Amino acid sequence: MKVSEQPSVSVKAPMCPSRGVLEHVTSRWGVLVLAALVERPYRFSELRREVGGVSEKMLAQTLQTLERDGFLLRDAKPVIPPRVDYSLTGLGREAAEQVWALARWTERRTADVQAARAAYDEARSS
Amino acid sequence: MKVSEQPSVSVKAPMCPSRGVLEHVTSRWGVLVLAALVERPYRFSELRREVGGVSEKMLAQTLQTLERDGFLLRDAKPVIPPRVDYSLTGLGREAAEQVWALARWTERRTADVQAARAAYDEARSS
DNA sequence: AGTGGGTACTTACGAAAGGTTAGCGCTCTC
DNA sequence: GAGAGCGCTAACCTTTCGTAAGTACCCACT
Repeated sequence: MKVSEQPSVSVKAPMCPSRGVLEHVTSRWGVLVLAALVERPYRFSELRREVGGVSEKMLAQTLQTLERDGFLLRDAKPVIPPRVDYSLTGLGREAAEQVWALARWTERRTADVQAARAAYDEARSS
Repeated sequence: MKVSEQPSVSVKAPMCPSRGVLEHVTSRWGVLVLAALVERPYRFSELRREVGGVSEKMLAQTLQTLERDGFLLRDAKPVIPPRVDYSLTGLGREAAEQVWALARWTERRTADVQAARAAYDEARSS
């Protein structure tokens, strides 16, 4: 069999580095941070207000992970009070636009999912 | 302000049900299960072999969640040995194709991410 | 002068999620 | 008749996550 048929990097393999990358992109807060930054750059506290429910700890952790992976740029300005801007890189924008589309799809289809859940639960209780 | 401008269902709101739906779709194993089922229906054990590294417990849990959300159909045939087929619904296919695209994108870009990590780590150590 | 608020984080601890191992009832193969 | 395969389920333990507080600095208000 040809090697070119199967990609050497596959998300299906447990030890493949692509698995970890996908987990960062699809992480609980990673998705929402990326989706928010599609619109425009944000400051730390702005982002915290925009992404409802995220703690400062988890936001900082998520931003560090995504920055390290090359998805976003951190621009810390040496002013008082501190000001740090976060924006997408080219790589980050490619990922962000996909998760943003997924988030929008989810919003549109949430009612259908809720109906499916109600049907599922009723079929079990009766 | 008009209600129609902002969707009543937004992933940005902490208590919105769409948040939960998105978390199911983007969950660690949910992504991989959906991506696998894009190709064709799978049996339980087939899926377990296809999605490398998933435990039986987590696979069963993930499948139940996705079934309840209306993303996939569970077809348990009353034969010995037990045979259970899982396939995508229409709703599930819409979601699955998006996460599949994201998974493929990740595989293609993993090398870039690894390069970014190396650059990030070096900038810190030196 | 002192109090409260805003900035971007970090640290410590309890709670929740996730993972590992084992078992179950049944059948077909060796 | 011993072992493997099937699709789960229950107990247990570890890793992750969220919550609350602390840090250091400055401005506005009282």
